[in-house]
Amino acid sequence: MIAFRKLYEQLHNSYGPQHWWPADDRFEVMLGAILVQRTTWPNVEAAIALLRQQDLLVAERLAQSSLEVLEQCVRGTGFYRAKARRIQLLAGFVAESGGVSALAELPTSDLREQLLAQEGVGPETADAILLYMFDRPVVVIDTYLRRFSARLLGREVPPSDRVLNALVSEEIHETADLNEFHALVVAHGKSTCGARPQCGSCVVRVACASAA
DNA sequence: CACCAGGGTGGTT
DNA sequence: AACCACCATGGT
Repeated sequence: MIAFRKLYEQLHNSYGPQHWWPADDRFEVMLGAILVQRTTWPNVEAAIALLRQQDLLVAERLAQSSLEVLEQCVRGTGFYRAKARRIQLLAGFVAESGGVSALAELPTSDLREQLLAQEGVGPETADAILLYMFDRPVVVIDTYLRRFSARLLGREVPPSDRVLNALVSEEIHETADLNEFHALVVAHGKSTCGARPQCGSCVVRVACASAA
C-alpha cells in the first residue's frame, strides 16, 4: 500500500543523505546526465574535468568547439562519438533557447517535451534533468528501481514504467524527497545487495515486509 | 576472460 | 508494443 514510502525510509536509514546531483552548476548537471549513460560516475567526473580544463563547461563555447576535442574529453565514458555529438547538440539547444535561466521559466510538461526532442535524451535522462537540474517534482525510473519493484509490490510481473511512475508519485511528492529517493535507489543498486535479484536480508526485502 | 555500468536509437517481428 | 543489435571505454 505504501511500499515506496517504506522503501524510501529504509533506504534513507541504511545509506543516509546522498547529496545529489554532484555538479558545480546546472548546465553541468545536463552534461553529466548524458555522459553517465551506461557507465560509472568516476568516468563522468574525469570527462567533466577534461572539459573544464578546455574551458568548455559553458553552453556557448561547447556548442562551437571542435568535435574532435570533445571526443577526446569524453572518450573514457564509452560511446564517446555519440556522446560528444549529443552534448554539443544539447549545448546548442540551451544557447538558442536563451540559456538555462530561460528554460527554467517553462512549465514542466513543455520542458520535458523539449528535452525528449533532443538526440540522446530519453525518458530517464529527461526526468533526471527535470529533477536535478530544474528542481521539478518528477519520478526518475531507472533499471535498479525496475529490478526490484515487482517483488516490492508483491507481484509476479514487474509493473510498466507508466504504472510505476503513478505508484511512486502517489507516495512521494516533494522535490527534495524525489531527489533523495532516486539517489538512494541508485546507491542501493550499486551495492552488492542490490545487484542480486534475490537477496535475503537487504533493505528492499525489509521494506517489502514493512509495507505488507 | 567474461561481465557489467545511474540509456538511447534505429530496425525488425 | 515487444524485441533486438548496436554504440565503446573502464573497472572487477
